[in-house]
Amino acid sequence: METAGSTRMTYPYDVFDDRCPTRMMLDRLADKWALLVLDRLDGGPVRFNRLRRDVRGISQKVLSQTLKRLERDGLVDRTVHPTVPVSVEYALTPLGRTLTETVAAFAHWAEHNMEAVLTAQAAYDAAAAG
Amino acid sequence: METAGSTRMTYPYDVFDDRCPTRMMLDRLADKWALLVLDRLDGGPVRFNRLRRDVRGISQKVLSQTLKRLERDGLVDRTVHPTVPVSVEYALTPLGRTLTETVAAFAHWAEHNMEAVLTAQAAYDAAAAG
DNA sequence: CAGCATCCGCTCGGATACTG
DNA sequence: CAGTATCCGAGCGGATGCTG
Repeated sequence: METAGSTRMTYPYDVFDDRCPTRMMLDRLADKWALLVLDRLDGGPVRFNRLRRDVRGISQKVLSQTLKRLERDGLVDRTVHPTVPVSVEYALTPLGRTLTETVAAFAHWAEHNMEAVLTAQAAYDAAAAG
Repeated sequence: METAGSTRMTYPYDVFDDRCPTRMMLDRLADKWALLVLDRLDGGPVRFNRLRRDVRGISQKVLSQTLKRLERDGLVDRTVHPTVPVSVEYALTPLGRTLTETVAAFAHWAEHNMEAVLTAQAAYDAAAAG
């Protein structure tokens, strides 16, 4: 409970305020790749190339960037195993684990309501055309 | 019903497959502005300029685009009131309402765990610098 | 009030090549 | 295997001006 350094008092965080740090956080989480990686890590530690293969469509560069950001944010833990060749495991931190339930909820929502969305899109497009 | 790990093969849809429609859906939802708009609409119907003011930092163009996409996806309903001048209300559809709980969970997570994230970032940066 | 049209900078992200 | 480095095209999104 240090008061020195970054003195942010019991200041009410608000995502609707564009100057609030939570807005930046939302920007980070509102990322397709980050969500997929977090969701994939929910099953347990995963190695880099395995992650690359499982999250289909992600490039090596973007996966690397995404993991680095998640690690910096304290959501993901990076462990290097000194084997030959080196293997690196990525896992959720306790903090990251507090988030995956919400992330999974998103993925499940998409999977469960895809039909309804596709139907709505078709209806919208038909109305616009006719 | 596999025993090891969490399996999710109940539905044909799979967000990890880049050719699956849900991937497109995730891409839509994984948008800062869309999430904020949906969260704001959770309180009830809101007019355009009110939305523009409340979701701080959003531009008129982006708000317009976002609302149109959400409407097309069947998540938001657009109602024009023939007053002078015209007023337009945006509200969640029943489908959209099934999503807001998850969206709100995201916002709340950010607001509750911001301190931890900022601390993690500071530690990461300090380690990188030293 | 609630938009659309246009210009354009800037970042995201894909492709490719190389390293420990 | 697990990355880093670089190039570069596409598009997101901000600023501005105009309309019913």
